[in-house]
Amino acid sequence: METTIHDIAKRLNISASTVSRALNNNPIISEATRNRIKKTADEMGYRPNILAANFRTKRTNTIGVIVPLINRHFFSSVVSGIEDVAYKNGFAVTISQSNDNFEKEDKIAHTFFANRVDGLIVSIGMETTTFDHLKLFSDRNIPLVFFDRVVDEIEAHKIVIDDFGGGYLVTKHLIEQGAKKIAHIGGPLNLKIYKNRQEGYCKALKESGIEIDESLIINNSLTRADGTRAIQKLTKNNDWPDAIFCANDLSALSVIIYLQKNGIKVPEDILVIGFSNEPFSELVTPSISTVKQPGFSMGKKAAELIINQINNTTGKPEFETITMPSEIIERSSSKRK
Amino acid sequence: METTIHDIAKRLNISASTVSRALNNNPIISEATRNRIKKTADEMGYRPNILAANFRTKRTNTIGVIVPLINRHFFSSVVSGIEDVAYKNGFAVTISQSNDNFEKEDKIAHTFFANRVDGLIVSIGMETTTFDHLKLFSDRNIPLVFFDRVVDEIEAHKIVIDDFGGGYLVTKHLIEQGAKKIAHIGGPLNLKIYKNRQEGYCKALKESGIEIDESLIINNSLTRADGTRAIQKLTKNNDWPDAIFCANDLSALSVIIYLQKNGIKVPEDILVIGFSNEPFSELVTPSISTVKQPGFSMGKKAAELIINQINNTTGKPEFETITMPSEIIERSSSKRK
DNA sequence: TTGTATGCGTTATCAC
DNA sequence: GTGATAACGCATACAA
Repeated sequence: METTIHDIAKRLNISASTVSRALNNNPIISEATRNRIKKTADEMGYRPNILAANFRTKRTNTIGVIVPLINRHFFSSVVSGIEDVAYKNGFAVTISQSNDNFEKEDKIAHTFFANRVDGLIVSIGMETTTFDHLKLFSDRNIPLVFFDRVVDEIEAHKIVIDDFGGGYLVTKHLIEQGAKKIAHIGGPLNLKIYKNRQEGYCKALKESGIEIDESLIINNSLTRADGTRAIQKLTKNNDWPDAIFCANDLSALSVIIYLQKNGIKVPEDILVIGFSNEPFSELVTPSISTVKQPGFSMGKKAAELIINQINNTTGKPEFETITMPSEIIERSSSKRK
Repeated sequence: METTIHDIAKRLNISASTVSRALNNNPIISEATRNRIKKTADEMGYRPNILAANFRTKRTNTIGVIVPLINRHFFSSVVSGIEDVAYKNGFAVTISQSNDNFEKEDKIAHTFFANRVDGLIVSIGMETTTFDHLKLFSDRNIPLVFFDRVVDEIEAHKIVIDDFGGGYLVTKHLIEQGAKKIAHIGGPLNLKIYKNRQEGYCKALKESGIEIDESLIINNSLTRADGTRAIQKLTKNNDWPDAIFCANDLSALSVIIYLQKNGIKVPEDILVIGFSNEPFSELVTPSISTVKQPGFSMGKKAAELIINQINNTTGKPEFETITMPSEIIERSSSKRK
């Protein structure tokens, strides 16, 4: 049998409410009695029944996090940043991965909602084009923060990186290296990050007077298989591009592997650049140029925003969209020797 | 205001208990009334208050998972396996990472305990040498399943791979490739997995009549920096090993990078082999030979075991230790041409 | 500063 | 099959 505040109260001949207040450090209780109570609580091995407290207060001190893949360096960095801030502020964090699958994302969101998380931090999956499962939260003013893959249709705090700037810089860099015919393997355009990266690419081309060639742009889900299919398509008619900007590192890798297998040298024959700075991009040969995203900082910021929102229930917050700088990392795969 | 079972009851002029039973598919309720109740529950937008139900039943339908690092391919595979089975069985999964930090692990365990997870699946951190935070669970018969990094001192289901066999096979393989002076960079020996890998290494050496040279064995935390330090130490006195068995892929990688920087060729001059089959091990040059661990299956099995335990409260279960086969993957880094 | 009384929404025990 | 009632452990409005 677990000891309750009533047991402690009985032992000390005081009321349960005093015990409750003392244990919650309510300043209205005198220090003397508070200490007395805490001491006997300790002695009796008291452990608060959080389930009861949560039920009573309708709060869980829990932040839900939905990410597409826990296994991607960028996302796990964000998660670490969130955890860092959350734990310091007395919040637990519960993480689930959608696997870029809409059904799973929907299910997780409903589970989190049913379990009354105090707030939700989310980066949506590639298949996500409807948002009822997220409006569940915003409609009831449950704090909601988006990062990276955000949703325009919902008002909330949003934390993104400068994808447009990243795409622009990367393409500019390829042009500076002498590339004239630059292909782009992009992600699904329902996700704004990929749209922005692509628009940055287009802007850089236009600025340099290079016409945009739609046949050089392929949008897919950026898996390894997708990357291979894309490069096959791009090189089909022997009208080869001289550089490829891939919207993530994984497809950049698969492109490089495919090219190498077919006797084409990177970067000598074709320049390649990725996005996100996955750890492997530094390790492979050639090392892959890419764009660095400040995942850990984004996570910290996301947690700060949501905790503020949870604690300040007074009035609607002014939602802000925070854009973090992205930074190009020039490695071997994009540099003419 | 959320609608409750009482609201539904009032609307239908029946009792709340009937509503409760109907919504929980209690077979004692006639199908007619059940349907009637479910229909109006739908109409009224009823959402069960899980917090109240959890409080009442002392169950949360939640499984806690503690892993050292969410970011390691092996661990995230296990997590995916756990989620797969858990969701299918109506359990939510809440994941936290210890970062191989004891304090954090301790805190997470206490948080999970306080939040009354129905069961805990855990792989302990490198610093973990005391287990009170886990006995919290076993002492109160809260289902507990260890995987990979298990704890001998606590009786529970355990799922491991054949680390001994892996270490043995790997070393054997190096010997077959002609290695005579084989170093070992191992993990902390308080973790049985590393002890077993090391013992497999020793067994293979002995079998081949090679004497064990303590100066060729270095134990550390297997980070990238540790790997570099270890190889520096091993090559200090110009008395070089001709092969190195690293207890994980990351230290194998840092060893290879260090050697390459110093003009020593892998595998021509020194053979290197890792452990765990991290994705990058296939991608780097030379590709790293390693040992494959069936993470996803382990996760599924762990979830199955814990769910069985949660549902069968009758009597103490017979705890089993399941050993999954490990499989050597021969790539370039360990093969004499 | 402390005590009393009440209720959160559900499930479980009993009675009918 | 269904209903009345109590209880889970805590936090809080109100009274003292």
